[in-house]
Amino acid sequence: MSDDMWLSDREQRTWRAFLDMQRLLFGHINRQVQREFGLSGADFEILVNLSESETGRMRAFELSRATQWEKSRMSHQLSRMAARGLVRKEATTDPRYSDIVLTEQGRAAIVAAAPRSVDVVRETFLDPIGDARLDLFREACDAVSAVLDENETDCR
Amino acid sequence: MSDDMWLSDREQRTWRAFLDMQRLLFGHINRQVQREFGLSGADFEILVNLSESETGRMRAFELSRATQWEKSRMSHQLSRMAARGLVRKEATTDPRYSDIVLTEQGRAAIVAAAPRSVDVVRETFLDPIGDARLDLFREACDAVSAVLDENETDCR
DNA sequence: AAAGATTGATGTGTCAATCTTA
DNA sequence: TAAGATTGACACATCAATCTTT
Repeated sequence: MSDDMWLSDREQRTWRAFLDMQRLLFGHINRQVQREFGLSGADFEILVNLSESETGRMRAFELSRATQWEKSRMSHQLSRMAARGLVRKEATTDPRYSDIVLTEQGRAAIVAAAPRSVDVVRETFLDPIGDARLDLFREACDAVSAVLDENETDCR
Repeated sequence: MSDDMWLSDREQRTWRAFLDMQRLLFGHINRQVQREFGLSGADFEILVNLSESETGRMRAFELSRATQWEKSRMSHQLSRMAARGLVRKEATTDPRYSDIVLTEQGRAAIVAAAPRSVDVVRETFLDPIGDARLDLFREACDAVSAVLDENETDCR
């Protein structure tokens, strides 16, 4: 492969730094929460959303909107979680929609796991980035997302 | 859930911005390379490493070291790629090790996909971050990785 | 036709167990 | 025992196809 097919040194270093960080960070967080609380990142995200709603009850498509997940991914995930007793599916008056209800077991799991998860995010992500870099880092992330959002809406 | 279990607004915004960026970016890149060249991100990473070696031939554990993947993940991935003709496994004089060889088809795939992939990384990641933020962004990533590296070595 | 949801197939990633050879 | 590698089981993610109701 000729060299000009690739990124410059500075570009390359930034891209690699981001990829490595990404891999280490999510590896660490997922391992931590899985080992200590038996929850995957996907479980965690669903439980957080449900626990933040007043009633502990949301429609599946509300969860899809909140998480930005595809509907099939949501369906599979909720089936697995229901099988494990973390959530319960309930029929509603409108047969098109299903209600997803946080079970006592699900609530207990998220209450147990949340404080530790917050600590991990602080210790391994927010603190290392540091106060001085925090806003600029966020702005960089937002700039990337903005380009991709534009791109997505173009495709539709 | 009481509020003090969670992050502050500023922390929360940064963490969410990072998560959203992450999801959009890899979703976009993977879709792009998959659709245009039939390669997953995992395929791509293996092919890049092999194509960068002089001989187009590496031992599996060298690939594991280069990518930082677990050996079982590497084994599964290489089996799938071998089944698709992108790489070939060859026995060596030392029966403990296996050689992974880039096939002509594998080389053709990475040569075809690389330029476009570089463009996508530039357009959707490096350019939006921008020259002024690039070094600081990289330093932030490195700072996060440093904490996690320390943490990992502590565990061993 | 469109929206909400499910399913099956396939590819991906992790863990634990196993095998072989040094 | 330890390193390199494989395997099987399971969870996760995506795509295409399907179903029901509006």
